[in-house]
Amino acid sequence: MLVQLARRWRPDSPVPVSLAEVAIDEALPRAYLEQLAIPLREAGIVASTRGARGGYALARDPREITLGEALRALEGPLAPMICASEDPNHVLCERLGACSVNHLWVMVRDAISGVLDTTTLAQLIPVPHLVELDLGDRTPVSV
Amino acid sequence: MLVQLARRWRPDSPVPVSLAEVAIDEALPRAYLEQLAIPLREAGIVASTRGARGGYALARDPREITLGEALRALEGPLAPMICASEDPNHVLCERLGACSVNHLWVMVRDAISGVLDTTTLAQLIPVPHLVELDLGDRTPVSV
DNA sequence: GCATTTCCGACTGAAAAGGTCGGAATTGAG
DNA sequence: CTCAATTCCGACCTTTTCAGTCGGAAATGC
Repeated sequence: MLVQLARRWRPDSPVPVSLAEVAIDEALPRAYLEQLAIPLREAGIVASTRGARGGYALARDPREITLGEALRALEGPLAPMICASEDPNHVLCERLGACSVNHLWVMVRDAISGVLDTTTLAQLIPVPHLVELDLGDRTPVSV
Repeated sequence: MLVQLARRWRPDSPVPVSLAEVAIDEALPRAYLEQLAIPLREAGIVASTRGARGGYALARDPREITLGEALRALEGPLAPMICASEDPNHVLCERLGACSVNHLWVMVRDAISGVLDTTTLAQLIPVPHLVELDLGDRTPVSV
């Protein structure tokens, strides 16, 4: 869904896209997308316009939205194991002192967030080999 | 459990440790450890001795057992998402052609296995500040 | 022979992931 | 003003996964 929005993103006019549309493009149930959209809006990743002709659009340039940010909005703090959550308040494992494995999970977690926090939405939008921009009757331009 | 076995590991005489013992040390149910032990044995990570006074011991030097290996034995091929499994036969997502997110998961997966495959069991066993080897009445040796 | 221990398959219970439903509130267009 | 499109929201449901249990058979040292 974010990929869809990113693809349709334009720096100037933020035309909202309805979830009904995205649902068709992505072959996913609309009701499900709704559920995802809400935390994304709360996190300031997408902006919503209510009512007829409304919908969602990215709130910012896709080059400034990392996938780590999006995932955290959708699924909470990254944590490969409960005992290695990013959330500093959530240290639930009472074994911690004796547990020598925790350190490993922290390293795994950091490896994951390393990738996620350096990849932006923009990097995910597929670049066509031959760009045929919808700009009238010009001939296709190879890029 | 592997940490326990690694800690007790000796290069020469592989004294087996019963799961009952490990269960106590680790405050985990014995029946559960049994379930873990079997795939570890099949993967050649631990060796078992049946019967009275039997038990498990590491099959190899803990410096040669990576955690990636152990985890794969326990949980199957690493895969942060179904569509990014290490198992080349398991490409289940029919969207793949259209899916630009798969590539991301592959990167995440590789980041994870990077950590896991370069960390060995030996690196997890806690090193006491002051080593008091059980070698009779010598004085403690600082290391 | 007996206590100890691995071996193994089937089973269970709780939690999470993924998805559904129904309806209220908002708003552009005719 | 009304209507259709759309977000918003909370409660619900279903399937799978995870973590652990159980009961008993087969080895093996003492």
